[in-house]
Amino acid sequence: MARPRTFDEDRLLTGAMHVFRRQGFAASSVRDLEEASGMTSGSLYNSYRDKQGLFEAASAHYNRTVLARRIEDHAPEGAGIAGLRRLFLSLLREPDGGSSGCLITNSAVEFGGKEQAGFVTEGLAVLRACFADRLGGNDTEAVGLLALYQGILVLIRAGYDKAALEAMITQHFETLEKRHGC
Amino acid sequence: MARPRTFDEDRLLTGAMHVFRRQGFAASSVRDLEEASGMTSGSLYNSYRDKQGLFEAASAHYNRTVLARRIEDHAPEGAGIAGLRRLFLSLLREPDGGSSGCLITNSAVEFGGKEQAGFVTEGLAVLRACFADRLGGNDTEAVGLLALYQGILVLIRAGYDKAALEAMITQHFETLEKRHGC
DNA sequence: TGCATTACATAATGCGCGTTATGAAATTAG
DNA sequence: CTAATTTCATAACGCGCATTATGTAATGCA
Repeated sequence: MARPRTFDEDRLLTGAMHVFRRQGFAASSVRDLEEASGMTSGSLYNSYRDKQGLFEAASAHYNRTVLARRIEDHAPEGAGIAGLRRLFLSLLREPDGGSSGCLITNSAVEFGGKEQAGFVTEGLAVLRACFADRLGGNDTEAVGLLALYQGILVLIRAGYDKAALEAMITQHFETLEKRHGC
Repeated sequence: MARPRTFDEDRLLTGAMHVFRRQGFAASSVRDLEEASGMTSGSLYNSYRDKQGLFEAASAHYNRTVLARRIEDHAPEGAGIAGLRRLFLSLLREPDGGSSGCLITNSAVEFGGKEQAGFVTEGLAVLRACFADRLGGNDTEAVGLLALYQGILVLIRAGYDKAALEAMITQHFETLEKRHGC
């Protein structure tokens, strides 16, 4: 019917996602997004209506790829508490030192107070469900792990001492496994 | 010597602090700060050099008043683990529902990746030291509480279910006290 | 081969931002 | 009373922002 698209949407969304993770929504200019996505602003607006629309697409992309993949890689179904420990420790081993943080955490804070974007509540629900399942169904404990997870991401983004965090995670899961052992 | 100041610096800093807490640094315009502080931009720039300078003053004010007062009110020296529980539960009882969040947490996320502002690392250190002391010196456990604390603030700001958080906190400190009991 | 339609690039627009310049008001020192 | 100095209000400035308008390239359909 018409001219076909030539750009790689996956690359585009991945680039935009990185910008939003690093800088947040408000501090990311459309120029930044042009450079990171390799696309001109006209096309961005043609495809995603506006900056907000691009953000929504990029954040859905985050949930689909980064979040889901991290769970699948470290704590898939049946991995139990050992999987959760791997998941938590993996946060310390991010390529850039984890300074980009988690788009869910970052957005929860940036848009806090307002009605939250869907992908935030959705991502939090996915994590909570994962934790509850791997813990054997203890939902209250899952909420505790969810909070701990978010807090670790905050501290990592703040440049907090990684060794201290690693020791804390290790000890936390040790006592967690001990408690679930008896 | 010259014309004396007529404005109440405490009110000014408190107003600016609220704006920064609610909206973050980037999303807070100088106009917002004028309205909240009851001061015109000319005076703001005269007294605090620029927006960044006002932010630094407001965040120092936060550490001095909000943070220090919260610790003193709920978990002063000698209050032990029971005091820490009160401190954590107090986060759920903030006037505005806690949607403004904590300026330390919010700034750690917003400026993540860059060198952190002094008041962030300082505030985190104050909390960690408080936790370690009230726990009886267990530093690794203090880091765990620090992360939990930050994560709770993230979830509150995200509008997370308060009942679930309260149940989680209660249970968490129950097992914590039990462990420190034997 | 046009015609309609969509993709994409370039350029322009208007607005709100942080910041600065200017001037008046208020105070003290001499 | 005057000069010096600092406070504070008003107004203006320039810049970068998100967004829109315009034009051109590429495809399928008639």
